[in-house]
Order: sequence, then C-alpha cells, then structure tokens
Amino acid sequence: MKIATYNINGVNGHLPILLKWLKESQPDIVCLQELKAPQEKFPIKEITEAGYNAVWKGQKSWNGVAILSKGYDITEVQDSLPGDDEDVQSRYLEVIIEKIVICCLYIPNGNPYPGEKYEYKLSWLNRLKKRADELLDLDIPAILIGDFNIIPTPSDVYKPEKYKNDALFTEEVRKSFEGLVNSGWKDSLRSLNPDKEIYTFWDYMFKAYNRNAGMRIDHILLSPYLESRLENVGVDKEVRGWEKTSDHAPTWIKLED
Amino acid sequence: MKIATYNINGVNGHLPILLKWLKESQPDIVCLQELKAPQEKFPIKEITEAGYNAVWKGQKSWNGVAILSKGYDITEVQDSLPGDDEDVQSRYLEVIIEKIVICCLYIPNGNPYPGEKYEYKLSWLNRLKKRADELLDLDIPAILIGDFNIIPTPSDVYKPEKYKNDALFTEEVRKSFEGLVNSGWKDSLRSLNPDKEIYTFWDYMFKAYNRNAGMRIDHILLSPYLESRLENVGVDKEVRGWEKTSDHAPTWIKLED
DNA sequence: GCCAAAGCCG
DNA sequence: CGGCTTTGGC
Repeated sequence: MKIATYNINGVNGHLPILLKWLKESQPDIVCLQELKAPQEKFPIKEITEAGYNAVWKGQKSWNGVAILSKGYDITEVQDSLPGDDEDVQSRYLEVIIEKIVICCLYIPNGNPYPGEKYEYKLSWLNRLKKRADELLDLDIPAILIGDFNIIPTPSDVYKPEKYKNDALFTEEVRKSFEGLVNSGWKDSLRSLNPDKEIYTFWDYMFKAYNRNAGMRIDHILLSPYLESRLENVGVDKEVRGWEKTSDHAPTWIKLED
Repeated sequence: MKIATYNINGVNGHLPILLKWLKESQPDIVCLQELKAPQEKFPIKEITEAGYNAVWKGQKSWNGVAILSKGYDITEVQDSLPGDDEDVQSRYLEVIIEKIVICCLYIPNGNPYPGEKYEYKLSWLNRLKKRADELLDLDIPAILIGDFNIIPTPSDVYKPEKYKNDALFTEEVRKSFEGLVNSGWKDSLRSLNPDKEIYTFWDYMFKAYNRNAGMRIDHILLSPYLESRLENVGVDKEVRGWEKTSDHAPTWIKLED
C-alpha cells in the first residue's frame, strides 16, 4: 500500500498537476494540504473520475486538507485538531482506512519569528503532541503525515545557517519534532535513508529548484505498530520540475499489505 | 500588403494567442488595442522574435495601443489624439509605414449611456473627426484602423433592438461614424461585402461566440487615395474560438503593393 | 514566485 | 466572463 502526502498549493490551480501525478504514481492513499479552496469548490468530480474517493475540509483562500483513497473506504474521525474550539483554520483531518488511523496535518508555518503566528504554531504543536500521545496509548497502526513546516535537522536544508531565526527551524520547533520521534513515532523517510539528502520543498522564488535550494518539511511518521511493515519511501522530486506545479513534491511510503 | 487590427484584451495575458495568430496569418502590419500593460511591460522581446518591430503606447491596467510591422520601418507621428492635453488615456497611435499614415484607434466604449464616459466618447469622436479631416486635406494614403466601439448599422449586430440605449449604438455615435464615411473614408470591410454578416466581437459572457451573438465594432477606414488598392478583406473568426483568447477577432485588409 | 480573493472594467 | 491590480500568505 502506497501512502503519499502532497502540499498541492491550490487544488484547483494545480488540478492538472495533481491528476497527472495520480495517474503516474498510483498512490493508494493521498493526504493533500493547502487546498486553498472553500468546502464547495473542492474538485470532487475530477478526483472521482481519476478513481479516488475523498474526504476534505476546505477553507476560503488558505489552508484546507483532504484525504484521497483508491478503493478503500474512508471513515472520518476528526476534521479539526482537538484542544481549541476557537481555532477555525482547516489544518487537520483524521480518518481510518484499512484499520490505520491517518492524520493529515498542515502545521502552521509560524513565520515571522517571533510573533503571534509563531505562538500559534507552538500551541498547535502542543495540541498535536497530546493527540499523538493518545494515539500511541491506543497501541494501533497510525500515521502522522503532511506538511509539518519543520526542518528536523541541519541536514534537512540546503543552508542551515540561513534559517537560524526561521520558524521552520527554531530550537523549540525542532525539539517538538524530536519529541514525537522520541515518544515512538518513526520518521520513515529518514529511517530508511540515514545519510541521504532528502528535500520535499523548494521555494518558487529565486529559482530555488534549479539551485536545489530545498528543504525537508513534509514528513510521514509511523506508530510503532507499523514500523515492521515499512517497505520503501520516496520523494517524487521530478514533479516539482513540471510546469505550473506546486512548490512541494509528493512524498510517499510503501507499506507491506 | 496585409494590414490587420486586433483588440488583444491583455497583450501579456493573451501573448500565446497573439504569437500563434501572427505565425499563421503573417500580417505585414498589425494594430493592437487594449494592451492592458504599462509601457515597460510590453512584450517586445517575444514580438521581435516573431519577426516584428513595434511602437507602442502603454498604460497600467487599461487601454494601450501598439503598431507592429514585419520588415517595414515605422515612423511614429503621434502617440495621442490631438485636441486635449488633459486626456491621459492611451488610445491613439499614428505612424507612417511605407508612405501610408496609419492611425491605430481604441475609441472609448462610452457605457453607461448616458453619463460622463459617454460624454468622453463623444468628445473623443469630435477630436478624431478633426484629425481625420486634416488627413483627408493632405490627400495622402491614410488608414483609420482599430476598435471603434461603434456598431455602424443594425446589420452589424445580432440583435439591434437590445442595443437601443447602448453607447456603441446610439444615434449620435452612429452618425459620427457615418460622418467619417461621408467625408471620404471608405469602410473597407462593408464596401467589399455589402450584404454579408460581419462580426468582429463576441462577448465572453453567456457563450456569445457559440450563439454567434456578435457585433462589428472593429473597422478599417481608407482615405480615397487607397481605395483603388483594396484587394481583399476578412475577419479571422476562428481565432475567437481558440482557448484563452481575446473577445475580439483579428480583422484585416489586403492592399495591392 | 505563485496562489486565491475582491474590485474595476468592458 | 475574463482580463488587470492589490492584498495577504508562504
């Protein structure tokens, strides 16, 4: 079973890209972030025609997450991250597919640092840790997957020194990621490639992709129950080179069936 | 010599359309309207690569006119319509190419009628008549060409009764066009096709092109000196059917060399 | 850089 | 309906 995450940066603006990638890559499950579309403008028709069913949580202009599945039933569990009823941003979707809990995340970017947006990111990460702990306690197959907006280590960005005061790379935020890993969540891409350069995002600006000025911020974390099923991982880097594409590349794992 | 007018409705937004049409149609001289680009954003590089030299008068957001020539030298005479120093809209460009005076016009739309914009249209038409008379007095080859925003007769629109109170079809405005014709300017498209339905514009709204709900508002008027050289006329109607196209179709004449 | 929205124009 | 602009986000 192939499970992917893809920050699509506008699901309608980049729909041709999404459909082309789905066709070529044939993932079984896809977590999308940054739909940038209200609930009623999610392109369910085209996605159905591509062979997927879907649940999604839209929002006008920004954010928005979705989970697509080829064939498997999707049971929605949560459409927002527990712990703050005032939080109106569509950044979390939790479902069960084939007895696996799948949490699609779009963690706040947090820039500029310091500031309100950074504080929102920290509180979001706290709420996430609580939910992640709950899932570990249940001792079930579970996945935290999506755009974390966290560069876990200096090896995960082309020039770490440029990101000293960036909300994607502060001590606090990296500790938060480390906390998840230390509590039992496996960083699947890094675990199978301890020393490899892996990037999942290249800025639109200054031709970052041509210079390979990238970073690894999209992650797939596995609960201990799933570790033994991890077969392969990858980033579809070439998709980032397509015309009129997202600034992220699709990132995926394969689990033994 | 093939001379065309084309309201491109955004020279950058519709640049691929313009280049495709130039390649297929191979006009010698092209008058463009509605560049919708400031002077410095005119795509001179791509137009040069297509084999044309050009003069243009840009403006941010609206209006803007240009004259392109394949091979022939262009001598700029005027970059605004004489008679009102306060008029800052880029709607007029007068050049000499191969001893022909070519006046590229983008006459104000004038809607809503009545109102300030309509009054501006009338005063613009008055100034144009003066300039047109001057050119006739010179007794030289001259062309008034462009988007006139005038439907000359009921035969020039799909449903004349719908345009009774439209600034493109008022008595005054039609009389103004008639005044030019009566003073000696030849309506080239109509003169070679007295009874044919000729449209040059179809609204984007309500699938006007599919319903052929069009009108003839782009015109090419010849000074008496040029009448004998008129060989052929046409509208490249199919261009209006292309994807992501302008709402006007290119309109052209052929003169004997 | 590039997305989406809202407002202006025709 | 579909340009262009501005704003806001990343």
